[in-house]
Amino acid sequence: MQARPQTAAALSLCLKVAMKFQRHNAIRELIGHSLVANQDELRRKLRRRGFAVTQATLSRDIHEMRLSKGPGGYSLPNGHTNGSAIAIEDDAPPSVSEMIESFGLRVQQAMNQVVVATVMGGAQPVAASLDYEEWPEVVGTVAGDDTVLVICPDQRKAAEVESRLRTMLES
Amino acid sequence: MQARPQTAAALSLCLKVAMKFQRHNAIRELIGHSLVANQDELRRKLRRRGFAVTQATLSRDIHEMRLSKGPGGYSLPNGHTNGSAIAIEDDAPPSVSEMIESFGLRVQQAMNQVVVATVMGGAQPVAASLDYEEWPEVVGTVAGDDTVLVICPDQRKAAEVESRLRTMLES
DNA sequence: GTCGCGCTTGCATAAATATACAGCCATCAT
DNA sequence: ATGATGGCTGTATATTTATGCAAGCGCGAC
Repeated sequence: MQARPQTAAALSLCLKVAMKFQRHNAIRELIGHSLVANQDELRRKLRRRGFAVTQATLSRDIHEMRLSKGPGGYSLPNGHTNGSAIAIEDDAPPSVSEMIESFGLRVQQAMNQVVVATVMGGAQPVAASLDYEEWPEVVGTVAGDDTVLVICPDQRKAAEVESRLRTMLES
Repeated sequence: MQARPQTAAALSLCLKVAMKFQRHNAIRELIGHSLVANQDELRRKLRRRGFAVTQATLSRDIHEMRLSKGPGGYSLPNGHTNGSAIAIEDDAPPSVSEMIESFGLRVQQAMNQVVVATVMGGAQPVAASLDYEEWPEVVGTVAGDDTVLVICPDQRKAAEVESRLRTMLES
């Protein structure tokens, strides 16, 4: 018996943010593994997975995730057809380690910043996981499509973060 | 004085087929070289080139040509995106110089960072070209819609990058 | 010569998508 | 405690896109 979809209106903001993050992951999974012809179809498929939102929310998601619509339905940025479903399956916010293992390519420190190169479309999940874990050495993150900029208070802390992230890359 | 656009209704079928073929070529040209946000904008741009058709016809053209619509407007099949049509024709990835000439507006250094202001939608192609060329002075880039943040290892290298990009802007 | 078929296109409208407005909640500054 | 701010979302509607229907034309079969 499936879990009852919990509407977004019933949640606090903190849970809403987490819900949105999970929903985006579910969207990547759906779009990467099946044909999604329109927003209503996406809405129905998400509802089966426990995400009950309206077409308006999905329109905003699609815009924020920079998805495209073409002859094959919706697709990930730059035709990326294999989004990662790893975080989705855990039914929990993804850890930095998992995101780095899934999407990370290269880590490099520059002054008080750490630049994380990811696969296309992987920057957002990596940045979100860093935001979620709230490392004291991280002031904030900025994510593009395939690059995350991690801002640290000073160079020493940036070196710590770089070392930690590099260790995750190599595991 | 521009040639008066000849409506499709006034043509014989033989000419109609030829017109359609030419119009498809014009659409590829427009989509490959400029941002086309919606079908009405495409209709107006085609009209300036002598092709007077309605939105309904363009919708069919788009479907038949298997075009996609994404954050950067319409694009050609296989993720051929705006701003990179030049590279497609050259059969080579776009150079930073070409992208800066096409989309760059202003360059400014800040510590170990260089901020590049671009036209709307131009940040992604500029960032992608920088990623592709792998300048040793560039640790990474993060692109918004009209701004690219270029991260350098230190201030001296950022000054070098700023100088180089500024020279490209001025050519 | 007539008829049927296929193609292209416009008109009008259905369907799909984007967005203005407002509500709710958490956070922050005062 | 209060007000401002920001994020998320739904509702209703504006905007954009897709399509049913029909017109016009060329071509081939009869």
